[in-house]
Amino acid sequence: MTDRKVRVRFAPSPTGPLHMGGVRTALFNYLFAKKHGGDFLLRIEDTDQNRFVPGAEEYIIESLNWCGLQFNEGPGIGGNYGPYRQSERKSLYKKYADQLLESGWAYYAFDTPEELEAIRLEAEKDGEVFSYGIQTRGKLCNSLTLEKNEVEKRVATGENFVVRFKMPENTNVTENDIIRGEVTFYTNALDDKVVFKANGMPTYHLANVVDDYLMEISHVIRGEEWLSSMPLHVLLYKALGWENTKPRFAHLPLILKPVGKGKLSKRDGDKMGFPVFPLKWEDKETGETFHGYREDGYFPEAFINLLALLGWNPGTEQEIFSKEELAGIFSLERVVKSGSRFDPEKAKWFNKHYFQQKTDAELTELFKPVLKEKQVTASDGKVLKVVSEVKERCQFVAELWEQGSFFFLVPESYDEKTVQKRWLPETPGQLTAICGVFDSAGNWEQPLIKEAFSNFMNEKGWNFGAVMNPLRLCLVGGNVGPDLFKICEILGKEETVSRIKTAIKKLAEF
RNA sequence: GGCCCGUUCGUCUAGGGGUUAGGACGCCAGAUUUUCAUUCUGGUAGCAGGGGUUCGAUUCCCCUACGGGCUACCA
Repeated sequence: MTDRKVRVRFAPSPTGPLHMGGVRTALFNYLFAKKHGGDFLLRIEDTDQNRFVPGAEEYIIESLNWCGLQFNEGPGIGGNYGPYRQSERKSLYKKYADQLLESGWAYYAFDTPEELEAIRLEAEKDGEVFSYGIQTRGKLCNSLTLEKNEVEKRVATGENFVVRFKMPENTNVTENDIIRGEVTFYTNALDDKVVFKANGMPTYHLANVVDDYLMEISHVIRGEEWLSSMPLHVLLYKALGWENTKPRFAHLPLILKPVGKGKLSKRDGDKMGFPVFPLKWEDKETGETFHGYREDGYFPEAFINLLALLGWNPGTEQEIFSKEELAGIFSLERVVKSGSRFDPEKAKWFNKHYFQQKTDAELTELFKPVLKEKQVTASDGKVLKVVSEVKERCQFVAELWEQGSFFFLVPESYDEKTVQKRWLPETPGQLTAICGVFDSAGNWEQPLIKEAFSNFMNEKGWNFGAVMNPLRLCLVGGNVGPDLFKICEILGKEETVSRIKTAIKKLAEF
């Protein structure tokens, strides 16, 4: 089985937007496939039409594309094992349910959902939990308890029935999970899961096993929430006679909330100010919108990098990886067993790294749309200079504006604290004198401006800090920003002098 | 409740019978920057608890606690 071609699948259900845990599952599948020269497929598990959400499948595909997790087979692109939507494979499953029925691995059950619900409620009253299985199936309405011809009659007359897997008694099911090692389940504690529903659709369990078999999946890499159904799936392979091509299983740890209890959920993001979805998502029913990494300014390479390190590590101290690098060294054996809390701060750090990695020209291109949105017009040359000056203090493209808007906009107000501290009675006079120095300056370049300024200051014997701080205030509106003379240079001589004069005028009114 | 999985700094993690328990994020401090930020340097902080096994357990075993998942004609 080890010499089988590696074929893995990401099999989401289109019940809403894919969240970052799902993206990580897709990523690990993708990396595993790439590492072993295998195939990575996308399969849409839409056996429950009640939970179908329009747009969800498109969202999943767009998310995968944004992350660069290209699949080799799947909806839209096809492949030799299609179709890749379970709803389009509906006709395939019945014969396998029948096969289970014939071989005695499954039975018909006629209990209605209402009847079962009533039994459940009754059990609950006694502080017990009802389970349709070994202990109870003999007392319920199914082909195990009914006369044979009664069963045939019910099936023939089209009475609603369901097919349940007949869990074998007193059996230990042991399976070697790649991440967790040997895991053993005792069948008496398991229930008889429905494998085929009354509406003619298989449940997840049957569809999943049948499709993995038919699509020649070699490794099932999925979230830990599926670990409990591993024995059912293992038994299904056995019952269907597919043990020889049974895939290996790997159950990934879950991603947990940054604080508090439980796994990361839809709403955690907005509460704490970070996205839990790759892309922005609008819930058509409630009108709620959820943030996406893409729209929040994260680079896909950063997103992939942070996801990869959440629950996996290379065993070295390296933390920055490209997708290609990851594909070269990824291994399921190095996936951790415990759930990981997601840390939004570290996510920002990753983005900062990739942000700093970009060239000034690249960032300029990314910044231009922001400028346009702010209705600012400026030459590419100036934008490039601004980017070059402020990039080192940013983590996101949007921050270029926060850090550099004063290059394009005259300050509307002046930071009060700085005014109080730095705007002294002699300040206007000194700054007026500096304007004179600037006016007569020759080449308007940072070193020369600084030189002219310094010479004048020394001549006058003025304190540098006492003049530079108010000067910065005039140009920026506060006490932040890059090198003061670089700001002067980028602003240009006229604009610099003009801003100083404007500030003197405005602050005199105080 | 039952079954299954897990537990190393606040967080992500390395390690694994004898280590000064390593790194990263965060935080704090110093240096540089006549501003702020960056950058650099340094620091803070951890093996859940109890029993074994052993010359020696953070590492192996058991128990407890805690955390997580599953327990639908959902996936």
